[in-house]
Order: sequence, then structure tokens, then C-alpha cells
Amino acid sequence: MPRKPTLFIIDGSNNVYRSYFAIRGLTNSAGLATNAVYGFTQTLKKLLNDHKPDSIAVAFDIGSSKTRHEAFADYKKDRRPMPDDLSVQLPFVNEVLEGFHIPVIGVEDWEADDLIGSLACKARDRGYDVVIATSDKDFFQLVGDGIRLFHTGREVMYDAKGAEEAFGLPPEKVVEVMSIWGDAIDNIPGVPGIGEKGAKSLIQQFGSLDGVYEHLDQVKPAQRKKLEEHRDKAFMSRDLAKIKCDLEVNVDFERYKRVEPDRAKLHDVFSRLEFASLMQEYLPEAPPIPRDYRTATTPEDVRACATGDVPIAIWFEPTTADGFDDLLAASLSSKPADSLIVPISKPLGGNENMTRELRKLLESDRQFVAHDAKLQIRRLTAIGWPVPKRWADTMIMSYVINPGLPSHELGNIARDRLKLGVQSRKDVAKTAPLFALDHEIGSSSVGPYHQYLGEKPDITLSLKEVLEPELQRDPALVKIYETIEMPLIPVLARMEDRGIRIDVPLLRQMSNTMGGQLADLEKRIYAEAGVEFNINSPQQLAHVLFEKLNYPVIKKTKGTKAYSTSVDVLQELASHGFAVPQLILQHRELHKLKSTYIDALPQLVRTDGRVHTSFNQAVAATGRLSSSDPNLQNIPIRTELGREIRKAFIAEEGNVLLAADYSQVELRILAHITQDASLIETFRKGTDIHRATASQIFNVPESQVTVDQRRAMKTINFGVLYGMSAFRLSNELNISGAQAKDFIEAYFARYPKIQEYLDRTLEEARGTGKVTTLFGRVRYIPEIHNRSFTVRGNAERMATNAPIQGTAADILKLAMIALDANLGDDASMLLTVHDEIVIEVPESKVKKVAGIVKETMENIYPLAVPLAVDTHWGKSWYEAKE
DNA sequence: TCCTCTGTGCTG
DNA sequence: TCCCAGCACAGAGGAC
Repeated sequence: MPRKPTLFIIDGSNNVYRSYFAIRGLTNSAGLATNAVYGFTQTLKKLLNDHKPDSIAVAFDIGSSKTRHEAFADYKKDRRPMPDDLSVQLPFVNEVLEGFHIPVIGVEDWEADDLIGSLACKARDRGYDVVIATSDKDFFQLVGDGIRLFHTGREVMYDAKGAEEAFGLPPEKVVEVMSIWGDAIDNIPGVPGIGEKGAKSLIQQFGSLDGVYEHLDQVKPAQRKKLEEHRDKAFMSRDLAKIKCDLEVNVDFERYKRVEPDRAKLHDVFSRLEFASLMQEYLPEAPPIPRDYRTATTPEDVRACATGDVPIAIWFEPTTADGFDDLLAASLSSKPADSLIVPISKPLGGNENMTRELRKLLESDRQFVAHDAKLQIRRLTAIGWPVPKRWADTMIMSYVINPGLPSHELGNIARDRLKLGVQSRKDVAKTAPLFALDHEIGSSSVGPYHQYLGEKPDITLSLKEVLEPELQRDPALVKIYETIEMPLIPVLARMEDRGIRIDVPLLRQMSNTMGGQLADLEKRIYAEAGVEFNINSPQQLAHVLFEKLNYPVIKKTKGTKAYSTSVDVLQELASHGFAVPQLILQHRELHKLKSTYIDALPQLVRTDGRVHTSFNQAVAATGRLSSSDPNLQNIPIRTELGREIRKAFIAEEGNVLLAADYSQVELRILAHITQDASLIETFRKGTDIHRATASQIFNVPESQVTVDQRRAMKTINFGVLYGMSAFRLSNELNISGAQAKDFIEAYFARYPKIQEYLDRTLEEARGTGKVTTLFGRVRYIPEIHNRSFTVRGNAERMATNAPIQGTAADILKLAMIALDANLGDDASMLLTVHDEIVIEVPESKVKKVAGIVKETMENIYPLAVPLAVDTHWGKSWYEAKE
């Protein structure tokens, strides 16, 4: 027997109200309440997902319910009006429904309940399997053959049996019960003084409201009195509670059939509501276009694809996703909408002749195009294949054009620029198991992997067509692309391939020691607190500290306004003499170091005894590099205990690690950009910058600058780079707000050029929407005109900081490129940490190499002040930092 | 079991 | 309201 089609009827008002009360405090940045529409949307989505209805409609009240008003003057007369912050959301609910292509039904002057009832009965008679989605228990009365109730909120589906279990009485008794119990929400009075329990037991006993009144003599005197007194109300309530099923509704079942949502429309409304995850989910993207990508079977196929001297986009697919092991296949594209897939591994149909042709192609001096060339270079290097010299990289183009994008991955850029969807290997693996890859390539079918492999170079080439002209509109960006970012790619590839040696036994030993100390601390914390709990859970910790031990609350967290348990809070509590916070602080530090570094690093050591980080060239909005898997740019140094971890970063036998770092590079750049005479003078003299500025601000000889004065100036000097407020300064230095303000005013009075720079940069940001580094690298500051003080303030600090931080990044990148050329074969760069470069070099040559490094880095770009580089070396990174 | 969000903390 | 730029851990809770 064929399954009956399902029709879901959603009780619109009920679900909107439920969402409104279930979620509190959700608004968009304009202050518009969005809780109800958000909750409603999530409910709707889940329902569509979980139940995949064949048809669906939403019922809302339209206008007033005349029928019932006429019959019962009291009806809903004192129902509270809809709250304003709910009614403003109704148009958005409508838009969401339109986006999902779900029809809204409502008949003027009819109660939505009756409309739902009548539609449900009619649909049931038509042969539909009807489901009413509501959390209103009144609807239990309709449940029976062909009609079920889905309780949104509880997420439970009730058939007649389930409804009886949940309600305690069968569906046909619901109205009888309600006539006595009433319903405050719908303003059905019932019999005052008798509630759910009483009503249900009366109906249980006598079967119906009529039965109850026929047997009043058998009812307990107290209830009897109430029943006698409110007889009219009871019978009126019965009529009110009865949902009508016989209204003449005009229904068009065709309209209710499910169709695909309008993604663009949903994306638009979600973006106005600022529902980030929903926006992401409903991207207005076109689905991938199946194209007739070809598969090479002979070397001639490969040769034919590579005729002429046009750029050729390439992609190499390794066996392990994100790995650098054996290649399965390559795909090439030299003209739009056309790719050639070349099997490499034998089971896929690869053979020596095709492989030889492919290698020959890589050796040619034509231009190759990739989205993330570094990745392709490393894949080729790993298997000993030739690596092309000339590259274009669409990921880098996108990054140079607008570094502030949340992602420069192929899929995101293709979606933004080409309105094209790109499949990931993971996507394909969902529909086709991995072994299908072997099976499919080499066949002529265009299956999922075929499409996946073909579109990589195809889309990359299309991106180049779009991005290159845009890049060329700004000569400074072309220069950054050609002389900084592209030459850096092979340098970074070599650094990643090389990795850095890790002393695993040392880390194991540290782990054991710390494990013991942590266990000790745990015991003492539990004893002091009088309860065992998870110390690493901020929630549980807050509960113990502020609810069980009743410590004073110092501050709340930013997001959810929970009790904060951050270091400064714990420190303050510890200073009040409480024992537990002091122990927690020690536990925190140890646990952080152990879990993030000491235990994590050994797991990432490869068979060569080294860890190989990734340097991400298209992540940081300012132009900096970032490091991940593992992040080697946040290895501890500020506390002695943390610093110990650097002893595990070691050089090979006979070698040392040489660390070279730019001293005060950002302040020097500030001096150069502002052309402030006294700042420049100080740096030229080579004296301590913080001491010198303190001497100028406090008007004392440098020799008489106190420790506190120097510390204050150091804080201000860095604060200037970040746009620090007087509030922050006063906190940091433990001085009054007025004092902090005076400091800052004195500072700017003494260095007016800095104030000029800040003003000029903000003006540039406001006028052009962007700021630039010394080399012309851009950063867009879209929020510079935002109405919100907070958002705009953030944008302003970004605007003034980005040129400084970005210029430092440009200089470091240039230095890395130059060093790569100057170091020769003896020494190799391993790491870079924003103003530092770590090099591995034979001990016998370290002095000479240190000289080359210092010379290269200091002279990489002439500024109005000298660039100063400090070098240190030793067997470990610990020893290489003084 | 995996993913996302939150709180926290490490670096320059 | 309150300092720029990153990455990663653990817990918590929901999705699959």
C-alpha cells in the first residue's frame, strides 16, 4: 500500500509566542528584537528536516474573531495585547515563510484554531496523513485516525494513544476536561477553583460535562458548590474549547506542496536579522555546474592539454586528504570550463608514460596557476617531482586585494566572485565512499569525484580571470603581490618542510612532573572547597566559588554575563586571603602549559623527530603570517615555568638555533611614519626608548628616570600603537583615571606628530574606507562609520594600528625572502614569530651567519630610523633567547 | 561521535 | 564601553 502523503499544519501564533518566551534577549545590532523569528525559524527548519513533509502550511489569525465575539462578549476581552517587541517581528516571520515557499493561511475573522481544525479534517478526508504542529494542548481533541499532533518544543509526535497517555484521557474527552479546567491563555474560564487534576478526575468518573452535572449529588461538597455556582461558565467554556472542524474552507492542496526554498531571499532576510549561522547555511550560491571534464588515458592527452604558452591551472590530489603522501591524480585546466584529469596511481589507471609527460610539463617554464601554490609545491616536493618556478596564486591575489575577508579558501572565493559552488573532498565522500575514487577515475563517467577533481583547476583559472585585473588596478598591490607575497611562497614551503626538532623525552619528563603537581593541587582544592568538581569547567568553578563558597562577585563575562573566573578575578579573590583561588591559579597555569604544549607537541612530531607547522599566508587581516597545526607563534616565554618549554625546541647534533629579532620594530615604524623628530632622534642615538620618552615627558635627565616612570612610558608607548584608552591605562598602571588622562595628554603634547598621524589615518579611513601600510598594502575598515560607539571605536583602533602592524609584517617578509637568498646551504630558516626569525645553523658557522642575518635584516628597507636586530643562539630555543 | 560556541590564555 | 593581531584548549550542549 502506498504511504499516505503528509500535510503539516503549523499553528503560527502558538509557535511564534513559544519562541518569543523561550529565547530571551536576542537582538540585532540595530536593537531590533529577533528572538521570536529566530526560534520560529529554527523550529520550522528542524521540522522540515526531521519530518520531510510532503505538504505544509502555516495558519495565523487574521483580524478579530467575530464569530466568537458575538457569541461570548467576554471572549478574549482581556487577553493581553501582543508585546511590541513581538509584533515588530511578524513581518520577518512572513518573509522567512516566503523564503521557504510555505503558504500562510488565514481567513478574516476566523479563529486560527478553527481554521486549523477544519483544514485538518478536510485534508484527512482527502487521504492526507495530517500533523498539527503546536504546543497547545487543546489540539489533542482532534487527534485520531489520520490526524496527529506534533508538540513543538517537546519535539514529540502524538497519535491517539500517545495523546491519551500524555493527557490522561482520550482525545474525545479533552473538550469536556477543558470546560471545567479552562485555559488561561485562550481566556476560557472553566470552573474557577477547579484545576487540571479536579477536572480530569471528574470527567474520568462521569464521562462528560453533562454527566458531571447529572451526578452532582455524588460530587464532593466543595467542588459541587463551585460547579453549581459556575454552571453557565462551564457550558460556555465547553463551546469555546471545542475546535470547529466544519467551516467551509477554500483549500488548494496544490499550494501546500513542498518546494525548494528561495535561498537568496532567505539569505537576505537572515542577513538583515544578523543570523550568522543561518546566513552561512542559506548562501545564495549556484550549485556546482556539472561539466564534461575529460580523463587522460595516454601521454598524448596530457601533451594536447598543454599546447601553447598559456597559463595552466593545476591540482594534485594526494591519497590522504590534506596529506603529502602518494598522489592519486592530477587535474589540469588551460581554458575555461575544461579540465583534464590525469590518473597517477596505478589502480586508477595511471601509468609511467603519462606520469613522465606530466613531469615534463612541470619542468617547462610556463606559468602555473594554483589556489594555494604552497600546498601544491609541498605535495610535489614530498614525492620528489619537479616543482615549477613560475606561479600565479589566486588565494594570494584575493588576500592582497582584500585581506580582511573571513576566508580566502577556494570555495568561499569562488562563491563570492563567481557565484559558483565548490565541492570539498569531504562533501563528495558523504555521497560516495572513498574507494569510489579508484573505481571512477579512468572511467568515462562524470561521477562525484570526477567533478570534484575537474573543478579545482577549472575554477582556479576562472578566478584568475576575475582577480588579476582587479589586482592590476592598484600598482602598489601588484608590487606587494609580485615582490613580497609570491617570492615568499617557496621560502615558507621550505620552512614547513624542514620543521623544527623536538626533544620528546624532555617533554614526557615535564609532563610527568606536572601531572603529579596537578594531582596534588586538585586534592588540596577539593579539600579547601569541600566538594569535588571539574576545575577546568568555568561553569562548575563559578558555581563553587560564587554560589557555594559565596565569594564576592568581581565581574561578569562579556557574552553570557556569567560569573567570570578569569585570572584577574582569581587574583583579586586571592588577595582577599581566600585559599581556593590561589590554588586554582596555580592549577590553571600548570594545566594550560601541560595540555596546550607539553602533551600536545609530542603527538605532532613526525618520523623525522620534528614538528612541521603551517604558515598561513592568507589569514591575518593586517598582512602578518599566522601559524597553525601546531601554532608555533605562541610558545610561552613570559613566565619562567612556561619558558622552560622552549628547552624542548632543539637543533640537530652539531647545530644551534639562532634567533634574530627586530628590536622595537613597531615603534620605529611609528617614528618613521610620523617623522617625529624627537622619536627619530632617540632611535638614532640608540638609547632605551621607554627611558628616553619618560625623561622627555617627566622632564628629568634619563639617568634619573624612576622604575615606575619608565614602566608607565612603556605602557603608553605600546598603548599608542593599539589605541589604548585612559581607562585601560589607569587600570594597567593602577593610577587614577584623571592621572592617566594627564599622562596621555602630556604624551601627545610632547609628540604632536603622533597625534597628527592618528588624525590623518582616521580621516583617510573615513574618506576612503581603507588604510594602507608603508608599502601600500590595504586594509578595509567598513565599520568606521558605524553608529554604535563600541563598533566604531573598534574600527578606529584597527585603522590606526593596521598600518603599523602591517608595515612591520611587510618588512619581516622582505627580510625572510632576502635571508633565504643570502644564507646559502649552511643555514636554514625554521620559524618566524612576527618580529623574530629562527634559523638552524652548524655551530661552527653561527657567528658568521649571525652577522649575515643581522646585516640583511637591518638593511632590508631604509627608514628614517635604524632597524636594530638582536641575535642569540644556543642548543635550544630557550638558550637562543637571552 | 562530531561540530559549534564560550571562556580562557598563550604569543608578538 | 574600554587594546591590535592570531590559535588552541576544555567544557557544554546540540546535531547526526
